[in-house]
Amino acid sequence: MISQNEIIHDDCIKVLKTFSDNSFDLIFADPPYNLQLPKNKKLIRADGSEVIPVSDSWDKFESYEEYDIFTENWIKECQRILKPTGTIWIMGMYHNIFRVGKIMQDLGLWFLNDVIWVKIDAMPNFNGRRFTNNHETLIWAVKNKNCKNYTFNNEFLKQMNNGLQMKDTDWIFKICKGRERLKDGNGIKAHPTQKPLKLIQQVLLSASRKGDLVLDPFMGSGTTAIVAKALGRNWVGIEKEKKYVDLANMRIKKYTEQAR
Amino acid sequence: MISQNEIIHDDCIKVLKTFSDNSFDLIFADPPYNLQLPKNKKLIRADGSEVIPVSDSWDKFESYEEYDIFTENWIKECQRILKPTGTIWIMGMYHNIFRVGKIMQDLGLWFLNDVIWVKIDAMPNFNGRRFTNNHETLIWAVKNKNCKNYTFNNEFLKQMNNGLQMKDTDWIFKICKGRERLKDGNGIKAHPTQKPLKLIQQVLLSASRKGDLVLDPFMGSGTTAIVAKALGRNWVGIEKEKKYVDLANMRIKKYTEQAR
DNA sequence: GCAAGGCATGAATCTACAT
DNA sequence: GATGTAGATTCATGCCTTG
Repeated sequence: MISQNEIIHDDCIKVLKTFSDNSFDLIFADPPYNLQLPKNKKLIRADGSEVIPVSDSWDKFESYEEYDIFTENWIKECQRILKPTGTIWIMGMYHNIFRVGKIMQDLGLWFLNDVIWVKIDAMPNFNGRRFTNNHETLIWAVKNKNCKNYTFNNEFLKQMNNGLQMKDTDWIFKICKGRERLKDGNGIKAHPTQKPLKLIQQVLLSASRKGDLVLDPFMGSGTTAIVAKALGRNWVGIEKEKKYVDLANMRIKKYTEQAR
Repeated sequence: MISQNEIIHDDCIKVLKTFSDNSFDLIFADPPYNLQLPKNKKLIRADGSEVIPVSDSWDKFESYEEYDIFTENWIKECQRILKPTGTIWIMGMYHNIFRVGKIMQDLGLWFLNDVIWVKIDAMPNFNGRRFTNNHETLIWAVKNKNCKNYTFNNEFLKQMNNGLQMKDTDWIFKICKGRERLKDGNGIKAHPTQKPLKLIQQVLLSASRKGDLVLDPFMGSGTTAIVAKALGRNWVGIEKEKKYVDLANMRIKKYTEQAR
């Protein structure tokens, strides 16, 4: 029996392995994506010469291979513990989402959509050498190709969208700023990638029901827990870093007191 | 010497191998998406009419592996023949773009943006079991991590965008329908996936200059050639299917006559 | 000639259930 | 699993016909 509505403070993959097959109705994951160039790949100049990295910090960076192994391991476990009627959502940006998506497909997860979170208030690109990064991608998938009767609250979504079917590009939300953004004692953001409540809310409203069990393997600041609680879903969170476990627990406690 | 402003009728990879290193200023590619349509299932509209799917043989692959091998081979050649100051654009949807993206990264191509073409007029999801597919993704990349002085017409783009820096989500264009869409003798679409002129125009205006040499390895209906010609870029197209070579040549000829 | 309304159509991994 | 069948489901646009 999985103990619900708690954050488990431990390594993600280790914890996932303890859960039974087909246990969760919805999995929402916002995995890390601190990627750099792979160590083992050579960088070749136009004239054919090899680029030798100058910095010693080179080796400190993760390689693509390491990232892929980590990614495959945690997603494989998520696939195993996802109910056939459940769905999994995985978020990312261009640094990592393509690797994540291919690994998902290779594991047999079956894509329903790739949803674009269009950000409001995103930071501009200062040096004017690229387009402003103004979105993140959410891949929405079922356990395998044959899973058909997954939860999708079409009627509800239509009502929320002036009677029209919602599109994969209709996800327009502000980034998490201002009062919603958690700060530490010095007024600095307490978590680097805190997600807006409305984004997670849209996920749970789209693809879960009251009483469903929701898993977030990378709990971070606890946004998924807050939203799940508010919407009457049960939840389980996993978080490796003690300081974020504490942060999220504080936040959940505060929310619970306010909600009384 | 590459013979310019012509379509080469042959296998893509075979032709790419004949080009010299560092030859092209911009490569735009709209490769097969490997759509996996349900077997023997028809998609019927409420009025009884049938949706004509993309069922051409060029989009059929035996497996993900086969698709990956094909993909790696043509992208590897494109990387080789791309100038260090050039950029490559590759389009796709959720069926294929994640595989394409991972393969690009593994080859050492360095991402600048993933741009979202938000479609106007896309087909709804008939069964109400998913979100409407309303976008395609364009990955924009340089030859490798060290390529810095690639062409990006930031000032021009800002002028086109009311003085604001253009975002990766500002690409909102109609799909290719109506008069722009090429038809065969029976009034049926002549190419299953003809792209809108304005989309390709945006690509060339963003990342190329007059006189640049542009390559499209999957020429199809010839949209890239038309736009390149209109904008004063030189171009090379590759197309495997004779009927599309003829279609595109007809279109280019007609355009040239009109432009006189 | 003009306005109103009908009709065609778009890269689609578009269902649920019984046998 | 694979196959067959009943049944539920969808939106904007542009072109063309009709009045």
